[in-house]
Amino acid sequence: MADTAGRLREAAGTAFGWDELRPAQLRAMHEVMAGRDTLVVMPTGAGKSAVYQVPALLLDGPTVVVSPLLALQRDQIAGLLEHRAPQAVAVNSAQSAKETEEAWQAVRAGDAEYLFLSPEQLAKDEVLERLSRLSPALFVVDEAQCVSAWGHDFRPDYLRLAQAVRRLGRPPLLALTATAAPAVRQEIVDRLGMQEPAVVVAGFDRPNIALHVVRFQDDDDKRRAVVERAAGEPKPGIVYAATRKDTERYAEKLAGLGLTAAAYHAGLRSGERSRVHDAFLDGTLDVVVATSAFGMGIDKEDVRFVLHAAVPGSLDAYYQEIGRAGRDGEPAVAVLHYRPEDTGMQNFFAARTPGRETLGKVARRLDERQEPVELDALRDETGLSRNRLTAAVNLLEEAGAADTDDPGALRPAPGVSADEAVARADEAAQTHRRLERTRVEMVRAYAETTGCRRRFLLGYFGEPYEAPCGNCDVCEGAASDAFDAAPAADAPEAGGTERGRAPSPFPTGARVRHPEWGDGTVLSEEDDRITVLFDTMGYRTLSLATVEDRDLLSVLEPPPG
DNA sequence: CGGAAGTAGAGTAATCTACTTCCGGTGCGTTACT
Repeated sequence: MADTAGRLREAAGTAFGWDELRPAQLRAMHEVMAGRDTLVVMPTGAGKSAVYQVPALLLDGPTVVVSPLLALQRDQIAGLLEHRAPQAVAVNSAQSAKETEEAWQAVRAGDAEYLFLSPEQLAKDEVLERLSRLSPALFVVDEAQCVSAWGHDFRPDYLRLAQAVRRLGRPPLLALTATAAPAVRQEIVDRLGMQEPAVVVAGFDRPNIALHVVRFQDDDDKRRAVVERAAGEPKPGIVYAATRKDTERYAEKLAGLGLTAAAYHAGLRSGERSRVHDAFLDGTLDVVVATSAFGMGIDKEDVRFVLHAAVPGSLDAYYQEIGRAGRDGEPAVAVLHYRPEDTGMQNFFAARTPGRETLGKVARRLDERQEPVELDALRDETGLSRNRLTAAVNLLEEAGAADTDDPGALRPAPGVSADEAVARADEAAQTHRRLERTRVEMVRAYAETTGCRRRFLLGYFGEPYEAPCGNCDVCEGAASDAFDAAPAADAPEAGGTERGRAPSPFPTGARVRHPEWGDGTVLSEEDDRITVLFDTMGYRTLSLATVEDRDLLSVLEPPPG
């Protein structure tokens, strides 16, 4: 053990020039060195990448790194190049066939230690075959929240990584993410097929980010407030809007006020995107107004505000986005401009899973064929797009109506008719949609909470927090109310009731059972209610009075630790 | 689900209203064409 620590420290020093490794980094590296599957949840800037970069030097065989964006892969490779670390290469569609061959050759010869790939690459037989011959020593999934956020519809190959890993001879897995609530962590573990993983979670709280929510009835009022706020706050900052059109409208408005502002979204030409990206990083832009396309890989220290002109689709996305503020530790502010109607669009997005018709096409075709089918062939035969087909196949597999054999061909589950397969897969799709909707409801609950916002957010991420934080609009309001009311000698000080409370019968993190909704995990406790994530029903907020009256919840397990 | 844009009807002037339709976010890879 001590020997491993010594070797890790030495490798970190010689190859990267890092004199010290933080305890959480070291803990995670130990698990990786021991060959254990490991999930690391660590804020950006805490040295997450080091957790694979250093052990890779000591392990016998190349390290495969799955990364969602080609731009991120380039950044990572460039970063490694700056050190005296071994070579890093990538295989993807943005490079020439010659470059790709050279990359494979470098890994084969042992010159390159790190190989970066998108999940889509790992869906290709040829890539898997070449890779398995190289016997990778470690399989890393960077930005692992993508498994949960994108795997169900947008980039369904994320849900097929477990099969890729199996076909590579099941090297140890390491999943890295900055933001993941307990439910998302569990989903990452399940979907990647991690076995008895070690979980290393660093603290979530970012006390220097002030948390504010401003509520609006009228859309025009809200728009005006967003512009005024962006104009008034210290720069630089980011404004997140829900649509591409809105990013351009806001950017134009801000430019009209004399600010240097630019819109950023996926509809821009790539040249324009990188221009905005670079200008923001080198400080020549005051404000970027963006859709959710902006941010992954942005590591800028001095972002002073992150405003949301509309609600995001989940608190996971929200926390990730506001986490781009105040990385230097100086005061920063996150303001959610909340209109209940704005959740409509997020609910619309949440409903995008394959329907019965698509599932039926795939299930019937599968049923007609008597032998295992490759996905490529199935795509030609059903006429479905690659993504839709893959998403449908994922659902059929999840529902136990089909499975993939080791050469990578799909076959129907024995004894399951096509109709039965569709019914089961559709059920799985509905469960997923329900869960996505409850995620949107959690954003609503955050916006409407009457308690400390930080406590609510951290509770959602499974981190108990003693309110009040003193740095959110609710806590500040409570403090000024107490002041306004000219406290009498016997008045409790602000927050006094919180601290003096009796311990809840349903503490955060406890496993509970509800007669109708089944088993779940307590996510947060407020004064008079608790929020529970039920395994199949999603998030629910329950009044403590009702729960106690009707004896609705029983505790199955106390919180861990 | 909500908002924007488009259409039809009313009814006689160029607009108003009521209704319908369509759109909305994330990126990889492949391919056809300069």
